Amino acid sequence: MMPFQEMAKLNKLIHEPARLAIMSALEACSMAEFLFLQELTGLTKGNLSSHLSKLERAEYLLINKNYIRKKIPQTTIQITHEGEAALRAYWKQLDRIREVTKQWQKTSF
Amino acid sequence: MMPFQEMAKLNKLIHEPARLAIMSALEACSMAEFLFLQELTGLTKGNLSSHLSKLERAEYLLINKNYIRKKIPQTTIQITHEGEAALRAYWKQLDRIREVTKQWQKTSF
DNA sequence: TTTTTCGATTTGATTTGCAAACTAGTTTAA
DNA sequence: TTAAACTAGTTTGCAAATCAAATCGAAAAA
Repeated sequence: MMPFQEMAKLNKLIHEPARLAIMSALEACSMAEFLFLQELTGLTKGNLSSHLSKLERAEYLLINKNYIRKKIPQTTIQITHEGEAALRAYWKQLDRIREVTKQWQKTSF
Repeated sequence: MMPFQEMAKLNKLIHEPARLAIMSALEACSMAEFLFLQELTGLTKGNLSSHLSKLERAEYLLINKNYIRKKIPQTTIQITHEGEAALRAYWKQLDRIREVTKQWQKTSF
């Protein structure tokens, strides 16, 4: 397939900037609390919450709601193996597309 | 700024997959006809048309409507210097963020 | 003449992404 | 003790974005 066609069809669940940031942060941390993740990404709580839900639905993340002294909620988030694999695959695909694009430029005219 | 915060704030005009494909194709071609660009990117005419309009509004592209024998429309599209600069800046920023993210992983825990 | 094709643009439905409003509980202050 | 303010997150409402289908104006074919 033409590299530009592949580019136009990138995995949007991961490609979206806020979610790419979340996934990258979680890959580095392997586990993080909600508020820490908010600090890392600079997202509002609302947006962080809804992006996390989407990633959870895709089984890229595992979200765990704990309560400190049974009272204060504390949510911890982990990236799953599937999530890590998807992130790696995303970068790999992007790199490959860029490489092919360069080649294409030289050989096709 | 934290790399993840930068990631969450990438230039969305260029970041969108369809437009990234268009911009990349045009950087390789420097000039292309509408239908050729459609073939390269695999987009429908409708989507190609509307994405081109957005990129034109941002002055990343120059769109020229010619008529063959005064009748058949033939639209040619060129990337502007501003567009090329924006695309280069986009990749550069993305590469930098990825690099910093790797560093961050090693040094912050 | 009508019908189909060609090169696009516009329209309309759906989906997103964001911020503001809200929830459920806790701590502080009066 | 009761109200105000804070904490940790979720839900809601809506503008903007995306995508495919419908449309457009002209030309060629039947």
